[in-house]
Amino acid sequence: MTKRTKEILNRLDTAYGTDFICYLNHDNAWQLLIAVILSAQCTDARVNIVTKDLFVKYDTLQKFADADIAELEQDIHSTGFYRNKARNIILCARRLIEEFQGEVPSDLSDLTSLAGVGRKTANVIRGNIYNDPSIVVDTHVKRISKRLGFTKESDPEKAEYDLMKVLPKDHWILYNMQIITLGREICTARNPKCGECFLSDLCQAEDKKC
DNA sequence: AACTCGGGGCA
DNA sequence: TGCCCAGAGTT
Repeated sequence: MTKRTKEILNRLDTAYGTDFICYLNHDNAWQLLIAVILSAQCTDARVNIVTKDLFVKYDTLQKFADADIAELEQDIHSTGFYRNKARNIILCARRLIEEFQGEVPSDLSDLTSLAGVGRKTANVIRGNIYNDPSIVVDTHVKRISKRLGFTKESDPEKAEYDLMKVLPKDHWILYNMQIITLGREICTARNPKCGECFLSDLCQAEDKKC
């Protein structure tokens, strides 16, 4: 690890601490799974608004499996792509019950075989529920790993593997969450708050507006 | 690689 | 009112 990388990681720790942060509200694994499915192309803040009521109305996995699709579509409407998501959530709930004894699987290929669960969603589940070292590559991570020069590629898989090389393995998930926090709060896609950024002197972004 | 699947927030 | 934001699946 280069001295610069070490400095970046130290500052992330200083700024955000070593407490694990999950931005999606949930009480258990299946709730997190549904919350992450809803979070596709949608902000975590909005997902939390929707799931607050959703998990009261549908308080068991079975209720999602038995849900009326038109009604569920309305319940999750504001998260966008609601027809796909409602169908996927119902299919997911049924498969969890029928094939996984009502549990959320930990295996990556099992997870990505579920409707509406892609690589990002699967890695969120693995990191949050099973503490499996895997890098969540969402658009925050893609953007920041590029701005920090951890990857020059726009390919998400490339970003994931580049970050895996850069970040210490025993802190993958923690640094991953810290980077996502930086992306949400400071290093935003548009109009990043470079004046407030504790990494601005180490930033390699061509589009930075410091 | 390119397309489709919607809605919320903001200027 | 038009632009930007946020993943998964299919062809």
